[in-house]
Amino acid sequence: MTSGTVGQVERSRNPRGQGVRLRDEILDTARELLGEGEPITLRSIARRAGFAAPSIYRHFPDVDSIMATVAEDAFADLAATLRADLDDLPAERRLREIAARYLDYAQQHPQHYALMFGGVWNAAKVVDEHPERAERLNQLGLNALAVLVEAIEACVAEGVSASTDPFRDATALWVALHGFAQQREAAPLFVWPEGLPDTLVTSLAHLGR
Amino acid sequence: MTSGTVGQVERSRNPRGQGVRLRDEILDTARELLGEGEPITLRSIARRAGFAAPSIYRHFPDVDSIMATVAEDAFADLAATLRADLDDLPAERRLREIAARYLDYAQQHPQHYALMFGGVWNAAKVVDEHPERAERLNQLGLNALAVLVEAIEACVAEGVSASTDPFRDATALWVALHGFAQQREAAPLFVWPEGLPDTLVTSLAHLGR
DNA sequence: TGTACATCAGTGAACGCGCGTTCACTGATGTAC
DNA sequence: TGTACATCAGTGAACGCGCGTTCACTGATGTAC
Repeated sequence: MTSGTVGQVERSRNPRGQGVRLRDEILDTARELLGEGEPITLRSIARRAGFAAPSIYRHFPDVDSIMATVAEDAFADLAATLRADLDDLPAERRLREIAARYLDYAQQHPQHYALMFGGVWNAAKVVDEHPERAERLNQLGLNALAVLVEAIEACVAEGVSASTDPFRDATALWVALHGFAQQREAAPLFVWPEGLPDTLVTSLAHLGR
Repeated sequence: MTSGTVGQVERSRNPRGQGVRLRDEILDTARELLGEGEPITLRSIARRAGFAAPSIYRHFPDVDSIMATVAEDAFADLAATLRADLDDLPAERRLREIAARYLDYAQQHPQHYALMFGGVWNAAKVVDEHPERAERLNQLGLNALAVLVEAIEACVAEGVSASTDPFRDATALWVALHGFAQQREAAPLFVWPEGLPDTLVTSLAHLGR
């Protein structure tokens, strides 16, 4: 320790050809600050990671493009979490497990969740200013939604769901789960009826009584 | 016009005893900026309304307390909109009308909607730092939710709903409507299945097929 | 093998900006005598 | 009725802060000859 500065880190320059390392460090630091609920600015990232603020420009044009990358990675994370180790379960349990994991993810990583699902940017502005970025995020969202669609299809195939339109029902279930996740965070004083998520799954995926 | 400054307004001082007028002007201006999606700061409010920034301190301790007041008024607005002129309708149509109005409100006033439903503040921080404010907002939310509860109860009374727990079902319907409203705004590229809101109402309020 | 040079990764100082906040103040208007 | 005074509503200048952004730079390391 050569200084008492808090939250600052000693670094040495990356060797030649390894300049991309700083890029990863920037992303990791952004994720870290996001997870702590700290403000994410060009300077706060540089401060936390222990390099000079202008260095960021070698790798990203602005903070939003850093956050977009973090959001894209988070979508991949979420989709992987939802898909992992489900193959052995019967369709209905699989669907309920996916819903539970979705809500868990939102609860465990509220800031990442908010970043993915619109609690951070003005979506219309992203569509205007970075259409390819907006399209990529939309695709990633669809990819996560597909997990629900497949699970409902499997329920239909196993005869436990009366769904006639799995995409529509998956969408309905998704907005409902999202609404619950978001309001559980935003309305902490509200007393939730027990088992609400299961009610949502049962009703919206048309599972038998 | 004595100056070419844009967005600035000529004012004369309020007469004695009418100091509260500035309070209303502050709130109106905050609502106006919010509706335009403009940043709301102490200075932006003062600039738009044409008075000196420090004048705000006579009426509000900080910007958050202004926004809290705006949010409380918006809740009252929303509840009134949901309740207006419903008495003649049969219960099921009334419920669907309420859902439609809720979604309309969210679409017409996205920033006000976001302010009410957690897209602006850190809720946990409000609970910590202004518990009475958090409690008031929670009550206002419950008051709006009550409209849905009553509508579902009426459906049960008229025999068109199989709900056995109107509060739980109203809550489920509310989170679903909220999720849809929020994602319609946040995911503008997503192509929504037609008639999704009606699906949500039918399934979650247990209306007959 | 030695040396000049190019490249690469990152720095440090400086800038202007809008912000919240403080302070002593101004000047119109109502009130007491 | 006239005048001194208190009060009230609001101001103007100034402050420090963190921010994004620019600029010319440094100094280690690989490469050509």
